[in-house]
Amino acid sequence: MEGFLADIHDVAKLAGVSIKTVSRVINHEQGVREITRARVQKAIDKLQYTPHIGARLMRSSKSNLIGLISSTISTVSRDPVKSGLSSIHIVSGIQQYCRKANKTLLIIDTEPDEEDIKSSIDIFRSHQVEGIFHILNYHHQVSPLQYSDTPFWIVNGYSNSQTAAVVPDDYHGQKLAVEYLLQQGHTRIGYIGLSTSIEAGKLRLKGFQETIQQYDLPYDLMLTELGIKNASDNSFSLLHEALDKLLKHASPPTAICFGNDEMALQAIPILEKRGLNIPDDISIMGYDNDFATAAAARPKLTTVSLPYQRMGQIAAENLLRQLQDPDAESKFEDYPIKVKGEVVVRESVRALSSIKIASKKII
Amino acid sequence: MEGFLADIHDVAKLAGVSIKTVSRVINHEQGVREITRARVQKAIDKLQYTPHIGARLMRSSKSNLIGLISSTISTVSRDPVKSGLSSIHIVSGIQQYCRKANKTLLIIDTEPDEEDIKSSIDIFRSHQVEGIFHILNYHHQVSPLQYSDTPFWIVNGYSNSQTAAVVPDDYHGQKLAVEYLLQQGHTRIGYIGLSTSIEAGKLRLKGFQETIQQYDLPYDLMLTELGIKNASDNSFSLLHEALDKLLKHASPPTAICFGNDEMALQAIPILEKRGLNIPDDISIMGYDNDFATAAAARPKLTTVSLPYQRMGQIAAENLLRQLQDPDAESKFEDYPIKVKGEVVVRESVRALSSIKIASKKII
DNA sequence: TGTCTAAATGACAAGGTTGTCATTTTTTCA
DNA sequence: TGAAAAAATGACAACCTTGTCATTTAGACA
Repeated sequence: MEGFLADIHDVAKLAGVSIKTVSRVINHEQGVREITRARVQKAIDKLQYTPHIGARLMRSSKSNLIGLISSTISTVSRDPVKSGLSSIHIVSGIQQYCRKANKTLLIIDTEPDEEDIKSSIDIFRSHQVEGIFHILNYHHQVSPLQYSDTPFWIVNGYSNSQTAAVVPDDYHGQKLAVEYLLQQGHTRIGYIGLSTSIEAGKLRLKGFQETIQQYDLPYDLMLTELGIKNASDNSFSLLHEALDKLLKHASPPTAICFGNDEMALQAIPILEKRGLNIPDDISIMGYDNDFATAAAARPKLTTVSLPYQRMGQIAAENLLRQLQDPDAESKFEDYPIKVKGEVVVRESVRALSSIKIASKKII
Repeated sequence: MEGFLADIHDVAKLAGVSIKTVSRVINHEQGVREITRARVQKAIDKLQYTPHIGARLMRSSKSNLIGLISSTISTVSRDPVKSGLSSIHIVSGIQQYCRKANKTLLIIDTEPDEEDIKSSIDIFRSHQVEGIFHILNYHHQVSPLQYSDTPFWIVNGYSNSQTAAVVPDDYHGQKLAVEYLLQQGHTRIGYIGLSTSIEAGKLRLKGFQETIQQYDLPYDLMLTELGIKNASDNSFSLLHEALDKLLKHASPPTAICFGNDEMALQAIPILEKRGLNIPDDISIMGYDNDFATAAAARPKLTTVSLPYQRMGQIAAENLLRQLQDPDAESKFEDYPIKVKGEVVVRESVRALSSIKIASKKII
């Protein structure tokens, strides 16, 4: 039995049926009597028979393979500290569903470069994948690629309204953050956001602004500082300046929303050096719920979650549905699908119990 | 041209050669005149021909696929905070080499359960992978699995001396940590380690003990506290107790080595609450160089790196070599291969300049 | 130029599966 | 019980490539 691989003929012989019947059994086709099926199955088990993917691929196009393009892993090695490592949660979500559906993930991790992505798609095509996920490291728009008729889903970004895509609802998340602070009694809320050149920055700012307006908070208290692109070392002084402005304001904020957890983390020592205790003197909120950062910070960060895993699940759910019945109308009129996150309460926000909450306007 | 896929016959026809010659060109076989090769290549380009993997698989078993089993992603979703997320750096290292060699990674992320792993191997077998990596979330021993003759490498763990495997050299790393502290003038060094029931705990303790001995540090100053299994919430009180014992010692340590970064991180507030400033009053070292943790801590943690990426690279390098020439003798007499990490200097260790360094014993 | 050798190219089978369609077996119902 | 219908099963081609070995072409040398 050393190195011996049984093929469908061996199974057929052992079971005393034709190869076609064996084929029917392994593909769960109907029209096989239970007694025959059992006999064949027994032979399959005995011979440890596995269908030869190559041969199968030649006849059908059922590869049971789903392609996944990401750049998480490549990025990790270049910038281990930052990087879109958390987008692995997207993969996690996809993974769960694919396993249930007995699909194997073919993962190509590549530079987030259009050429590389195209060649990845080519590789997928040659492996006859049944569907493709394209995972982005951060929420942004990409140019549409023309593919074959293979279902294609972008996760954590979008292309155009025809291209299936799932994104986080950054607008809604920032709104939730403000509403949470309101519930805790804060009415003077500062905002130090991401650059509005990226999607998340734009949407979160909008969510912040509109919520402030909606709740009739005095508009001149909206302390907004932009231009902080990312929480990398070189923008550290920008963060300094922004905090400076906010705190020197005539009536400074009792709470500040930061563009992401990383920024909030960096702000902590700056604030403390000014003698401000968090959350006693000032509350802060992050965004992303970047586990490592948010939980490692002291105090632990109250933040808004980026529903990465859920996004992955939603994309997978839909793609697998498409696979099962390709003609079904899409539920969605246009893309991207927006997925809502939620406030994750930890320690960095204090309740100002003395202050009354502004009544909510009717939208 | 809609949906039309050219096959080798189309190319041959267009180029005016036989299919075999086309086959030679796409497989870079020798024995084709340059002029012929060019003509064929032109036809290939024109028709956007891609060889059909299925058909190719049936004849040659060259799938260009490498299987990778991990449980990183699955684990992430269960325990986002801890989890072996950093083992993704192993994948990163493997990825680099595989891309260079034009191999595509087939990643199956599964529970770290023997049954699941076996079935993953079966899937890989049916896809004709050319080699398999098995990535463990933490350094430990696994029972050997009998596979086909496909090259199989375990990374971050080992099985038996015949099974190819790569592990971090925990013994050496802890030794480096102690030597670094010695260089900084510390001679009273405490140790609060991982449980010795896991490999890393065992080896690091040994590294610590033997180095202490080797440098003739008074043995009764070796303050060792064990039994801290992991830095999860429920062992928090254990960490408290351990620190208590160390600090109440007649001549307390000027530096403490912790079992990992997570533990060191948790120790910081405990130490500070006792009025000890880090590193002015006491120096601390972590282990793992868990980027998020070590860099997010304040002060940033001086630690020892777990050479995950390098381990991945080494495994990949060797597996790919095996693939290229299967008969070559292995360079290694027995496994696992040990890969050394290094001290990563950040902020949590202070130099005690006043104290002379013990002279190094000859080994 | 003709012969011999080496290099280049081609013809054809084989590989393991599924789709099509034919055949056999079982079931249904008069 | 027998004929018709339905269900189960089987025979065989086709899928696209590469390996083997045969044939043709180009090159070397007398």
